[in-house]
Amino acid sequence: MLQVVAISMTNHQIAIDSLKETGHRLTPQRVLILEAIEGISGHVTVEQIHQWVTKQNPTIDQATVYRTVRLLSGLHLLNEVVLGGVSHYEYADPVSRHHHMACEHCGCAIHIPTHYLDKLQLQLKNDTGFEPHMEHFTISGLCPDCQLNTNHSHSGHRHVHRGESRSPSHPEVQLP
Amino acid sequence: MLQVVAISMTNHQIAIDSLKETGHRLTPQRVLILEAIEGISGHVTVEQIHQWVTKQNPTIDQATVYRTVRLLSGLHLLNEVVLGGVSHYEYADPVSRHHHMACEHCGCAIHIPTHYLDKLQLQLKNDTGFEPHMEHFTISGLCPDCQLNTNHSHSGHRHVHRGESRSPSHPEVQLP
DNA sequence: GTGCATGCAAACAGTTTGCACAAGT
DNA sequence: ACTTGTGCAAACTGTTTGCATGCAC
Repeated sequence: MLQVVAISMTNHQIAIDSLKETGHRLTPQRVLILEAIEGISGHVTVEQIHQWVTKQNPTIDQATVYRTVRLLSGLHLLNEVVLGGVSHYEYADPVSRHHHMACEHCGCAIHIPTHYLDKLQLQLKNDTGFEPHMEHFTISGLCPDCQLNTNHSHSGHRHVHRGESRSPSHPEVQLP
Repeated sequence: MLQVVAISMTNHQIAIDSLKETGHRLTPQRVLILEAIEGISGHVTVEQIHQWVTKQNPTIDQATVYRTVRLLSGLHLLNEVVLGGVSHYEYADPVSRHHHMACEHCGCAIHIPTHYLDKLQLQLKNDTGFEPHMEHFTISGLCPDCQLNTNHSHSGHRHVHRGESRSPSHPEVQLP
């Protein structure tokens, strides 16, 4: 009788298998990029990935990273989350699905459990016929800290501008 | 006794008043831009606004449009809605508040009444302390038409690429 | 060996900005 | 007059692409 063993595989190992299964080539660049996305916690930008992989192999080009994350998103191995105009990527691990709420001011983001949006998703689908893709879904707002710091000087809504790319003060908080 | 008369003002008239009240100058360019945003229905891009105003005054620069929509957003006279990576603007008329759901494939967008998100907004605020800004809020997905046309060739999620800027087949549908 | 993947550089779109001049108050 | 707003052009960021070479299969 066959024994099914639950082996805990890392996300990048799963992704490597998927790549091969779908007939794509397993290059050292791709492996490094996959490891980078796992190594850096949270949702990462192409630039962050590039900096990480560059430490291992300084010749890897940013274009390769762009092409790779695009490929991986297409294979549903990564989710793309756009925060403040820049694409961020994270493993599309189905067991840890969540949504995002990002602070417009400091750029920090928290995870929101899927159940918060389940009814909404169903409602929208029923009422509109639209098929909402909640994976690519981010609510913007102000985090508690920034609410205090910006209540007065509130001149305009688009706080996270191009290139500001601020490092969040409390990057990843988990909800109950 | 004073009589309060409800005069129906157009959005751009209101905006003109707000500009003066906040000490900004009323230039012909700004007036034209305000009229354009009202003249073109739905959420409009800077390029659309520029094309419109150019017909009245061919010397108006795109930079002026950018500066103006930024100013107006800052004064909460416009809402900024980012669809497929490009900023769209619409009057922040409080009586017609709504949210958006945009099709990733064809770029069309429908309006979603605010009540769909009221409970979610409250819930999130209570549970996380985040102050969600639902005005800047768009759910992406697939419209009914594109669900039929893309069920098979579903290779990747980011369908609306830079520069594609497709014209929606059914741009603005109103929900019950 | 064949064809996909990479590195490099150049292009691209959307957006922002520095500066001299124009124009609203 | 004083200052803000404009037009123009140039810069900038994130991203895509064409092409010759390199490497996984």
